[in-house]
Amino acid sequence: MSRTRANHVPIELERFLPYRLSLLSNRVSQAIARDYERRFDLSVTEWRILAVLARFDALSAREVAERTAMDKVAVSRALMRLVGRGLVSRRWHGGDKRRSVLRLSARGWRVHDAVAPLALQHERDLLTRLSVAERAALARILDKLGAGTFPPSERVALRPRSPCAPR
Amino acid sequence: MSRTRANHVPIELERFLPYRLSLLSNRVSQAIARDYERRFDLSVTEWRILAVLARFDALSAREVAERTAMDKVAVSRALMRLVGRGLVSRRWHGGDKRRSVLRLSARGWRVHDAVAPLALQHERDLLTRLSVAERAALARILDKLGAGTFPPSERVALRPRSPCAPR
DNA sequence: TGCAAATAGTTGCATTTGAAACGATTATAG
DNA sequence: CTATAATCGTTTCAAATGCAACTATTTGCA
Repeated sequence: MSRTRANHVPIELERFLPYRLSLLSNRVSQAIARDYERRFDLSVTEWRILAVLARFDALSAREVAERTAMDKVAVSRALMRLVGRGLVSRRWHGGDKRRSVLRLSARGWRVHDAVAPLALQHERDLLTRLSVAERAALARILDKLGAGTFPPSERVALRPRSPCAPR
Repeated sequence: MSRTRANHVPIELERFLPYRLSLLSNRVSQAIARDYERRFDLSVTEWRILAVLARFDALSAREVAERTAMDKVAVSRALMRLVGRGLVSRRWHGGDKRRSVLRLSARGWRVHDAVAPLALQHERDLLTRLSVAERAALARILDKLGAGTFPPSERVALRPRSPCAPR
């Protein structure tokens, strides 16, 4: 009602969880990304695709989008670059000509193997600021906050698999 | 070396902290943003500016950018809309004609007072998934991970203030 | 004082991003 | 079997974003 600030309850942005998460996430991601963007000419999107293809072989573009929680358009465009640079090989599924079958090429593996330790080191650097108990708490908290809102399909098949090769 | 996947150690993206933070942050922010974007035609950037002006009166555009950790260009453009819609009043500092003096207008306060409870409710919904101990741990963890990388100027003056009015 | 450097805010431009639409293919209902 | 709907990946186009350049003003130093 009143125009004087005393009568309002302003949000304390710096304590507001969504805001803090956003800050932390951006800062952490960018710190790591700067490294491999310069040294390997990889965007965050592209690196995530490499990472998920290193873990799960022969995914389709849609599956990559699901597992990385990225837009299918972003995935399509990133794949165009990755395939063009020869880091990812793309075939088409014999039984369903709509689906692509994506794999890391030898060059893709080399880039992955160079970037992965770098990314993991960054993560370790972060986590060393926390006590062992806090690290465990963080993992549990992320589980609790992360599960439930995520697309249910994501929960079903998180194991590596060797799907039928394109015939 | 080898081309077979057995000889590599793929990153487990779904356990990788920067990735998980990114997912969680995006999901949380978007969930809240959808609400007030539709109902009040406010972008995240614009809402953050309203929030920080509700908390700290008569900031300059640069100070808003600092406190929201956003780009000064983004702030400038968001302010153009907010001032245009009459949610924020902009004067110029008497002693320094470069600086703007930004305040929430009566309309701006009304929008803030409508959005703030909505945002806080979303935060509460999130936090109810956690135990009391976990909530405390999360706050501590965010403090530890957040401090240190942040611009040091940010640490000095986080208390509300009543700066000298434009003369 | 006078002039170079610094600061506040805006604008221009090129890149990135996302939503809807699209063509091609496959699944499903009748 | 046919037609309708659903799926996969790409394209298109408009909006958001970020960087550098720019104007106007102020600061600092010789």
